[in-house]
Amino acid sequence: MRSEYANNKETLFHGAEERANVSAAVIRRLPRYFRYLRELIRQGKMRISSNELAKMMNVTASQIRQDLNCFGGFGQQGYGYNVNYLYARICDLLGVGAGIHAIIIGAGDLGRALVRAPMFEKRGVDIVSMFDVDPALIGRSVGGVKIRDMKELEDFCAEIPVDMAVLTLPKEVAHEVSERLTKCGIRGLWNFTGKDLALDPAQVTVENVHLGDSLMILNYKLCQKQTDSEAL
Amino acid sequence: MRSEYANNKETLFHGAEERANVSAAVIRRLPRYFRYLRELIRQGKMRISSNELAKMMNVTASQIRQDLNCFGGFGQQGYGYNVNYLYARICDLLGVGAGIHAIIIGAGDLGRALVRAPMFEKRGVDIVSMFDVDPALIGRSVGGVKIRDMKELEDFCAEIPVDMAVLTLPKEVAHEVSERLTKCGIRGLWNFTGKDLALDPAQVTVENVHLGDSLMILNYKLCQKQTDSEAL
DNA sequence: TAGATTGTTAATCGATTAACAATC
DNA sequence: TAGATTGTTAATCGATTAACAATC
Repeated sequence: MRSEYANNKETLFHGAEERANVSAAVIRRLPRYFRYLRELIRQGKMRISSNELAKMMNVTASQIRQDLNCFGGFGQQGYGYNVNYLYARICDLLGVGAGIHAIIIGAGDLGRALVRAPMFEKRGVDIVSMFDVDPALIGRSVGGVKIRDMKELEDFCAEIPVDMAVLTLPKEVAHEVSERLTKCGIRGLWNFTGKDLALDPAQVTVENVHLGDSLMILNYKLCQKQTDSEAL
Repeated sequence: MRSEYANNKETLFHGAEERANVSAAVIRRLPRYFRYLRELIRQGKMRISSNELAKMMNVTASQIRQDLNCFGGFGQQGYGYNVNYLYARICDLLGVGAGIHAIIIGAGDLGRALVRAPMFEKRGVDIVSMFDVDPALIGRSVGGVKIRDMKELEDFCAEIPVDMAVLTLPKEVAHEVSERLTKCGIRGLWNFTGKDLALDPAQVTVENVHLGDSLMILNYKLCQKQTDSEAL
């Protein structure tokens, strides 16, 4: 019974299909594995057990083994995990080296800060252009990336395939622009506008960065602490 | 039995104590309620039921009632929730209007982008200063906030009480600086360095913003989609 | 072989949803 | 009063942890 199922899996679910129903909780943890493995490589460590990694990351060894096993057996019984191999597999999963093309919509403070950050390059994402509507910005270059007129968006995307758009524009125009981007065939939006975008998830994947929400959570905890200590 | 327990709660747990064991999942959702209620107020809506709000926010009415009830009965049976009242209570919880003082450590691209964003003001957080080590930046002002020398940090904090520090500095110095901030009595760190800080949670609350992790999650989903559609 | 450590199943824990009694 | 909708308990669901057999 079990081996039969396993065979089925072998035959029917391969490659990407294998990760069809990985929970969001697991996916959210992958980048953290990526970071810690990168650090282990920097330290020249060749091999690590789930127990050792668990201590470093402050999680349970069980969770690490469960998480990694969603994507196949990356370890070896009695030995542990080969750091380089595991890192390579996680890079594959996260699309590092997939040569993703991104554009930044909005060349304001945040857009300009992002384009100059080493974050994209470190993760194999290539910023191919920025766009804005401000004539004072159009034509300039920031961090080696040219700022183009929003009017040129459609033409640009027709020439160079763009996988992802980073939205750093006023929330008032966020929805309108994101529909335009979807029409250009862009399938991923990294949304800094603070507005929840209502788009068809089959057409486009949205990753929201709610900086304001994050700030408020810290606020909450601070106030909480304060009133707690006052009560003592 | 039940009323006895309720009475106990009335007497023993009051104010902040009442929220002692609210789960992280609930707390993370509070800022979203804040945003949607603000929007309802803007629209002039006076009253809302959990059902109506649930549809707007794309969650279950059950979850909304459970969440809000962690902090006390904000609604009225047969009526629903008074929008203004509920908004005011959530503002209280999130410390909007608590007059929190923040400083930004690092006046680089991101620090300067953040200080100019309306985000802090909208949430009642007051940026009282920025700090940097770069002589080219020290003494300048950005968004009406003065950039001071990091050497002045201790003196400054002794004069003006600072609740929160925003960390936009190189990860290499993140730990060292955060210990220095803790010694200055700062109890909240909003950490943009991408490094997990190992600090005593009893002394200081850390809210991490891992922008790189967020980018990778989007990457993952994009690659996933691509391989999925190729497989069809 | 013996020891170590994974892969995987089973048990536990917590969070979400459903149901309904309380009550406005 | 009848209708509506909360507050709250019970049921369900999913995620985490523990345990252990498989196996290197």
